Amino acid sequence: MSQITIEFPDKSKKQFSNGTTGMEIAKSISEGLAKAVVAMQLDGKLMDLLTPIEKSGKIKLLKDNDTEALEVLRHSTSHVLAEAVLSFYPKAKLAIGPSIKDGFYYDFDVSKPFTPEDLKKFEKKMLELIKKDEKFSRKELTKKEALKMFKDNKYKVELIKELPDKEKITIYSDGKFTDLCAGPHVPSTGRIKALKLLKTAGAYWRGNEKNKMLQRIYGISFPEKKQLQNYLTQIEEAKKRDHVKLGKELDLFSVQKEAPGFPFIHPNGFGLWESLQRFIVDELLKRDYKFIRTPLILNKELWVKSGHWDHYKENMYFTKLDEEEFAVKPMNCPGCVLYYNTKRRSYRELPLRIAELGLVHRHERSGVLHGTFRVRKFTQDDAHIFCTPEQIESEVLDLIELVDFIFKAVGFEKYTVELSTKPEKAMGSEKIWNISTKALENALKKSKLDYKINEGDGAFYGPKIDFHVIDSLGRPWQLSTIQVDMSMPEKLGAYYIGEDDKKHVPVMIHRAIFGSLERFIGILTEHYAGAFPTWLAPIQAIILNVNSRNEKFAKKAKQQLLNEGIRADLDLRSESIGKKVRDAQLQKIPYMLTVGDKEEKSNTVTIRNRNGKLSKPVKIENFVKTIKKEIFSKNKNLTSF
RNA sequence: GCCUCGGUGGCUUAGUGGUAUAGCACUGCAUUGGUAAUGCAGAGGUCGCGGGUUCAACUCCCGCUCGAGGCUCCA
Repeated sequence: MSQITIEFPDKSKKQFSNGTTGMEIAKSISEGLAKAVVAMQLDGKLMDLLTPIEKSGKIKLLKDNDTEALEVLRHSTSHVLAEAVLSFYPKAKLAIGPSIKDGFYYDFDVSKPFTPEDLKKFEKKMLELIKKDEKFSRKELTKKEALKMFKDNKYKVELIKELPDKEKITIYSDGKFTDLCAGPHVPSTGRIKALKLLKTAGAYWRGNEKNKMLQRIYGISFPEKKQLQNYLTQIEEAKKRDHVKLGKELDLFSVQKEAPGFPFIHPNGFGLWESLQRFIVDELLKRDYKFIRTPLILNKELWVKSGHWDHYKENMYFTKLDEEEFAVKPMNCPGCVLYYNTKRRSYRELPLRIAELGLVHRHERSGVLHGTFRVRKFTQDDAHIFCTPEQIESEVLDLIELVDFIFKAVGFEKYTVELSTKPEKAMGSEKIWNISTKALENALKKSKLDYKINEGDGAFYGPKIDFHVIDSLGRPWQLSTIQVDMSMPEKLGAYYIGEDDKKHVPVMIHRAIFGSLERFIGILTEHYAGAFPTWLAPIQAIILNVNSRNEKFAKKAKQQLLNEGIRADLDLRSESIGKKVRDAQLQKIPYMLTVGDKEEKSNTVTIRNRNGKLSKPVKIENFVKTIKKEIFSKNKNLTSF
């Protein structure tokens, strides 16, 4: 028998006979390792420990908590789920059951949807199966054999038929259950120490709405019980921060049945909105942007010329005015180009940076709406930069720095960056796409940021860079985007006169930093769990009077704060001071200023901050001075007076 | 759009084939207080909308509407 050479991560090498398995290798090192190992990587490819190794290579044995090992564990759990479901519903047809980012799922074709009671039964059964610690075994079949074996299951047959004729098809068994599967799997079901079935949902076969809808069960599993506990706690924490819930509790916004998907921003939401808006406007003006306002409704012809009619009309709202067709703008760019075209432009004006806080309307399908995250009307902090192809790189580099600055100011320290390239449904020549993609890449390299490439994920008019912030629970949110567009200016007849006294088409860079103000407010709400830093807080300070004798003084104090531009409120109710503090605390107001007889006499306030820190009486002017400094510096920590 | 689940005063919610429960919020009265809930009283609901079954529907059935989660991760 021939020999193969296996290299370990520490670079040591060892000879084994051809066809040896990962489990045998693990055992050859130690029994302890053999017990802990879940799967392995051979030259970077994930494999289980049962597959014969038929070539030399680098091996990495994966233990419980390696990310890759978790995937294997969860995929194996999906098999256990399938086995449990079949024990109650023998006629259920299995579709697919992969591991996903947070757990796993399995799709079933059953006559009736599963009930919550079903899930409980399945979970109980799964725990029994795990206790049996059944070994997973692997078998190779030819395509013909596989088709015969799964002839009663049209989903598996469809999958098998799509595989190349010569491909080795594998099946995996644990106990009496066998499934078509590429693997890999954990050595035995006992490796799954904790699991939970989370929810059921309808899901189309292969994600295509023309196909039959199957019943999907989502679940999660871990190699340790404690990890499941932590995971469930984190779900609870995320629920508490849900911006729809907090939006109601803090009275930030509402969505009403008269306007599905069109949120109302309430006074508290506006406080937050206005701070963000003022911040972004100030910063852009410093960077030589000019602001414009363009109409919401524009003639259909414009959208035909811009290409939106061809690529986007199913998401647009239309209306007829004086026998002419108009569209409500789903994007700000064509309007911005119309502004650009109002004058003859010289190369000396470029780069020309035009910003608009533009309200756009997009007809999203009813099932995808969610709070202020996914809506039908929203305000983009949009800007379009008209420049020459040579200027793209430096403009994009400036933008990358701007995005970094803004993210850190609002409290997002961590973010990821992605470059998206030409999609299938695209406009413009190959050459144009290459030039613009290259410019984005160069800027990213100069910025020294790590980035990932998403092939085919660009906009229909050009490639783009996307930024995803990571919030306080570690969840990613796509916010900023920088898109190069070498098509639309030409379509809409934009040009500038070059040094050569000839007409040239400018490049247009579309960019947004918050993306949508509505959505951004939602994300910030979840990030801060509603306890915003003072500069963003909807109400920055509330005055609480101790008794009715102090009413006049309290009103005067509130007016003093309002005069200084501080968002102040007043609670004059005939309630105890404890009650007023409690209510202000639940509203997560940064500063509570108590005024009683003592304070009135000395023209002071007693300050309690949201963290419970209580001060000695402080002159109102001193409070104003300090809080204004805190707001101006966008400090994330509250002051203890 | 499709699948599952849901809609009970402003909010959170109990409940049943015989027009409904509580807390918070609101209003009034008393209390004039010192940093996370003062007490008493009152008012407030066509039980999402429309239709059907029934002597009787908030409850059962059908349609609609609004909301939540999922429909992207590939044997």
